[in-house]
Amino acid sequence: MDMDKVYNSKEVEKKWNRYWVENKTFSAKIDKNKKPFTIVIPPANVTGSLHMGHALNVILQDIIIRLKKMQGYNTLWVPGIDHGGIATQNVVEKFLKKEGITRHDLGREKFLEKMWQWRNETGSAILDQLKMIGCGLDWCRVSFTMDESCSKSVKKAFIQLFEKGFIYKGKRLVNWCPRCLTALSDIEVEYENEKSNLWHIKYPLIDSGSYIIVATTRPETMLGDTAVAVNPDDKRYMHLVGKTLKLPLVNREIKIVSDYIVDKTFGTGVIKVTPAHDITDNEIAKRNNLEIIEIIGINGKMINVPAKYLELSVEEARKEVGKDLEEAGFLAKIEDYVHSVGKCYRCSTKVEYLMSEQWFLNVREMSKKAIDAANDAKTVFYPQSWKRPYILWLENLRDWCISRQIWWGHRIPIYYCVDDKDSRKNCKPIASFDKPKECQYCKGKNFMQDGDVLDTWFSSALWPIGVFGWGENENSQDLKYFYPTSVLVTGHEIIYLWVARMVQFGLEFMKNVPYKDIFIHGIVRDKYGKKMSKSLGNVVDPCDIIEKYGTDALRFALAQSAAPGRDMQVSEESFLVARNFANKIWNASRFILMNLENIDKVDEDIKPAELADEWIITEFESTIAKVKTVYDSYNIDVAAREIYDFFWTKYCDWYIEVSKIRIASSDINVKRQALTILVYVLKGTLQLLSPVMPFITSEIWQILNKDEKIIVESVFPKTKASQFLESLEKMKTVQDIIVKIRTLKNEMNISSAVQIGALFNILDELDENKEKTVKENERYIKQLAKIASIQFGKNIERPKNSILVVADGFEIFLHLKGLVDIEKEKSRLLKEIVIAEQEIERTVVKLNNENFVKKAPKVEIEKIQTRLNNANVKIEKINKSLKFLE
RNA sequence: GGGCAGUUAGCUCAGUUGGAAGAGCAUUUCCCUUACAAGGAAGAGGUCGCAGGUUCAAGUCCUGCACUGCCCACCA
Repeated sequence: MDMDKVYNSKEVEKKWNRYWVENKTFSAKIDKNKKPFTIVIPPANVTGSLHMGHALNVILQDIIIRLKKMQGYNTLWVPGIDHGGIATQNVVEKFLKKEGITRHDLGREKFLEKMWQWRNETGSAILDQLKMIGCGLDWCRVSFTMDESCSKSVKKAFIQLFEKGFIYKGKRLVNWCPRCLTALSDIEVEYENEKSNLWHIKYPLIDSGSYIIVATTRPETMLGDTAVAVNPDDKRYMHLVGKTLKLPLVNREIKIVSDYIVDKTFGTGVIKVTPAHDITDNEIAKRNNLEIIEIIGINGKMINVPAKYLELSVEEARKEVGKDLEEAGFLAKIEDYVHSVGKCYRCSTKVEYLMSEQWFLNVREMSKKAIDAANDAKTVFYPQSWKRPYILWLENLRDWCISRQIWWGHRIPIYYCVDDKDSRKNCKPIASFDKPKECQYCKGKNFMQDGDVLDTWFSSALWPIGVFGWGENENSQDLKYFYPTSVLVTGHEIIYLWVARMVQFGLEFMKNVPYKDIFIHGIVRDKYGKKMSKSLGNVVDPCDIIEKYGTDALRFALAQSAAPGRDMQVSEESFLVARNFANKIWNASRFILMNLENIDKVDEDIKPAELADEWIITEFESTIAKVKTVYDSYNIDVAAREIYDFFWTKYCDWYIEVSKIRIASSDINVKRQALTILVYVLKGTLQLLSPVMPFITSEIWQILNKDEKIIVESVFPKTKASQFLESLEKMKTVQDIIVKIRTLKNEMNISSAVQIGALFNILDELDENKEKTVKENERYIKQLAKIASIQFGKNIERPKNSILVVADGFEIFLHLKGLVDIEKEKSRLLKEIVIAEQEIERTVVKLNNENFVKKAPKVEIEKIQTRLNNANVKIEKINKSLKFLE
């Protein structure tokens, strides 16, 4: 078998991607004998193409799915895409704009045709990218939030909520995007700090020469003021409550009212009340029965205002009003001021509050249940620090504005009877799957469907039940078997927008949470810690990384830094490191496979023949245990690092190196025994790593096993207690000697390849076990420290032309061919003495501390005592050597 | 204003129940040794954000503060 010297990711990835899809490796069928493990993918927006955030998100899910599959679960990972409401409509509208047409030119029907056409042409690009990453999704179950099944779920949910009285229509103050021309829910508004001004405006009192000053960031809204409010406890203004003001520029007479919401300490302690365009003001208006005058229209232009301001944009009106106030002498002063401004999360246009008739969902009861679910640990956040923000948000939730004045989306399943022309019969709107046959009030036969569509998040909230066909059959087998799902993997930016709502709907419609665990991962940032964004130009395209370093490298790099809940900084370097790791695995495997060629078969049984065998088995077992634990708690980053460390620094650096002699042995039995363990640990490591790096591990696994099962269907290594715990300590002793000799050779500029003889003087305090260990394993020392011959003895004088290494229990003299550079050796030894003296100082301080000796555990004291003794012995030996040199 | 994270080597980050500060990258020296130079061996580099406290012992536990980032809020 030929393996390239460098791992070629491209061919391997192509091969396995095709294999998994063609063989339906990840397609799941109901199997009552197996426990299900289900994940429903956060559906990517149809407009989206794969970015690093997606890559991280799906890689983590894939790792979990592959792991659980190996652990024997019947795994299902459902793929899908989201129609993406406003965002998607915006994209298509932009294309139309290039052709010089608006959606209104086309009309609803034609426009929707365009939308669907667009969706069908571009909508599955992202799914292909998921395949490229190796995602073990069940490709037979691709869902779309606007397909038949999901649409039925949406209608069903709406009707149920409507009939329960949770959904109602009303004219209320809503967030309005003047560009998208639609209402938005509270969380679809993003706040940003912006430099602005605070205008102090004089409002003159009627029948008096004096005035009252209000401070505002939005002078143009004064045109819609219907009162001025002060705090009822504010001594400065108490006496003015009830008095009348003349509103400048408009000359409307407005009252001064009092309301506890007014903060005495802010600005002048007086606020102008514009009930039609501000939440606080609206509340004040309700409490004080104030008139509501709408002055901003749906396109963000002024209405119901004096002619000179009519049809001005808000910004223009602000300028004009400011200028006019100043000219008329109503402006007291303008201060610089920073405040946060709400913007549309889809187009960043400044959002206005305005009065509008919309559909709302009363969420009080549902959010209460969602809170209980978190408190009762029916859903658990990883990391749990997100539990509190989740609960707080739900506790303070206002009714959800669910209607949108766009066309792309689920049209609200409400029908109005149009036969009751003079409204005498008082026909009420009817919620229905299809157009009703007859009006239950007037027996009319003609209906008109509500023109609005639902917030895209309404259908998203139904995703975990919609994909299993809840809308068609709420008792479907799939739903029974796969719901509730096992874990939701997502970023924290949509905890409120999506996660909390899925929990609410899951509890409402299924009487059960949609998932047990919620795994929140961080955001991928650039190497300076900045968020990746197109405008900053710091976006790293995962496809480029795959092209350059391979998918496994991309996966490992992201997994390795994906600590739950924490943002991560990635740079080229992280992918390079991961790529190098892949190459290391490739070459270690290549080495073993090369040597396997002359062997018919490795043994069935794992029989350790020497110390290193016991040691690597023990280290491997503890790695399995640790990796399993951290995988299960979603600490995938720790698992990745743990495997990396084990494989590279233990398996490759020590075990393969130490095994080379046996591998090269002419005795076929010796060779087979060593390779048996090498293969056993290699295979196990590949399994541990397989969820993270599925391509390279699959490829090597297949070459190793020929006709056995593919690695994703193999059984994840089980944890077991080690029988060779003492091998750890023994190996440490040998390693310590090897490293010390290597260091010395390096310091003395002796090429590491030069073989030299060594004389081990066994010191009196060395215990027998240790002596035995070193003697039994002198081969390791010879081999790895490049020592030609070792002699052991006691009370040996330092030979001429040698240099000294003091290890625990040994004085090691290395024979030099030439003369020892006495000065160099001396200064080296003196340095070592200084280090040993510092050690003595540290330990003596501790041992002289009465409280330490009295209170610290025995083991600890013994440890310190040993350190002290070792340092003393070391100094003694070095001093003797120094004398000898003279 | 409230809340949540974070602060450890030049950079990115680990650090278990408190018991001699760790890795990768970068850097220095040596090595193309028949798995791997995308590699190997070794070195240098740290007042663990600051100030107190608990303890025989604190990067680790407690309190306060500073800085950074994020989330929430009725910032007129």
